[in-house]
Amino acid sequence: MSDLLTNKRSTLSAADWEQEALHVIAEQGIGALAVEPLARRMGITKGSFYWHFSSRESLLEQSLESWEGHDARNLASSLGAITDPRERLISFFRRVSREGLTHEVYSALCAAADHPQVKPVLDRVAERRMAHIAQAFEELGMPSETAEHHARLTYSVYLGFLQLQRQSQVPSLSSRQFEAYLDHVIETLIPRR
Amino acid sequence: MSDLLTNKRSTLSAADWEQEALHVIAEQGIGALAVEPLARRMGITKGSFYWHFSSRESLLEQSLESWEGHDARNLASSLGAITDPRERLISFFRRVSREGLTHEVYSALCAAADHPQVKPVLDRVAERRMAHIAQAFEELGMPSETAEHHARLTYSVYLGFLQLQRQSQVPSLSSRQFEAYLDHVIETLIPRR
DNA sequence: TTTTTTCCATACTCGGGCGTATGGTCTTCA
DNA sequence: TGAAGACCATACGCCCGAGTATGGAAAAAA
Repeated sequence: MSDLLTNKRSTLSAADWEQEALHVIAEQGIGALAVEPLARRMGITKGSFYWHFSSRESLLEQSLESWEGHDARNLASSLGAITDPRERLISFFRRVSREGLTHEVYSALCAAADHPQVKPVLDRVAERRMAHIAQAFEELGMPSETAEHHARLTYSVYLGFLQLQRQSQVPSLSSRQFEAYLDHVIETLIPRR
Repeated sequence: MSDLLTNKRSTLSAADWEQEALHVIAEQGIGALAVEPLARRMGITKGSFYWHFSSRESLLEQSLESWEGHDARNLASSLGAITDPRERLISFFRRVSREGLTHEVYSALCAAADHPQVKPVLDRVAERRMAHIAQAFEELGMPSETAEHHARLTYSVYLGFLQLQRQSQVPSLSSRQFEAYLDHVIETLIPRR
C-alpha cells in the first residue's frame, strides 16, 4: 500500500514521534511527556521509540528544536512581511487566536520555565520576539531605551494573557468580549499613528 | 527544654509541614512536593508525616489554603489601607519586590495552573486581586467596563513579569534598570491624576 | 533466494515515590 | 506509677516510568 496514497506509512519516523510529543506537551504539559504513555497513544510500544531515540531527554531536545525553528521562521515570514509597524504590532496580538498549536506549546513551555532543557529555548524565543516588537516601536518613533521597555511591557501583556488563558479566566478568543479587550490593549499600548 | 525559650519544639505540628511545603513549592515548584523528600529535608521520616496528614494531597490542600488566606489578608490590610487609588496601584507593583515568599509561591502555582487542586486557588486569587485593581481604576474615574479591561491588562503585566522573572529575563529587582522599567509601566498604565 | 538492515514487540531490571502496618519512645494525666 | 495517647522509625508492598536485552517480522539489498 503506497504511503503517498494513504498518507500513513507503515513505519514511523523520528519526526512522527516529535510531532506527537509536541501534541502531548500542548495538551498536558511537558511533565506528561513520558515514553510509554506516548507509545501507547501512538498504538505502538517502547521498542520503536528506543530505536529512533536514545532517551526521553533527546526526544524532548529534538522536539523543542523543531518547534523553535518553526516559530522563528513563522515570526520572520508572517510578521516580517508587514511593512507598517503599527499593523505589525496589531497583527502580533491577533496572531494569538490563530496558530493554535504553536501557542499552546509555548504556553506549556512557559509553565516549565525552570526545566533545564526548556529554559534556553524560552529565553531565545522571548528574546527574538521582544526584539521584533521593540524594533516596531522604534519605527514608530520611540527612542531605543523606551522602545525596549515598551516591548517588554507589551510582551508581558501577551504572557499574562497566556497565563490567564491557562486559568480559563479570559473571554473566549472568538467572543465579542475578547475583541473589546483586544481593542483596549491596542489602544493602550500602541501609539496612534 | 522549653519550646518558648528555644523556639524549637521537639515535636512537629501540621503547620510546620505546611510551611516547609510552601518553601519547597516556592523553590522547586509544586511537582517537587513529595512526601519522602520533604521528610528528608526536615530531617525526619514519613512516619511523622502520615500521622499529621492522610495523604500528600491533603498536605497540598491545606498548604494552599493557608497560603491563600495569608494572601487575601495581606491584600486587604496593606493595600486596603491606602486611600489614594493612584498610590494604591503603584504600591501594588512595588509590592512585588517585597513579600518574597508569597510571590515565589504564586509564581510556582502559576506554573501549575492545570493542576486540579491549584486551579481553583489561582482563580480566586486572580479574581480578588483584579477586582481590587479594577476598583482603583474606577475610583480614578474610569467607567466600569473600561476599568475591568484595564485591570485585566494591568494584572497581565504583573503575570508576564513573573514569567519573565522565572526565565531570569528581567533586570534585578533592586537595579536601576528595574526602576526605570517600573516607571515606564506606571507611566503607561496608570493615568495621571 | 539468501543476507542484511530496518523497525517493532516482549520481557526483564532498577529507581523512586505513595501509602500501610507495626512497634517503639516519649509525654501526660489519672 | 501505670495506662493512654502523641509522635516518630522501620520495613514492607504497590505502581509506574526509564532504560536494556533480545528476538521476530518485513523490507531492501546482494
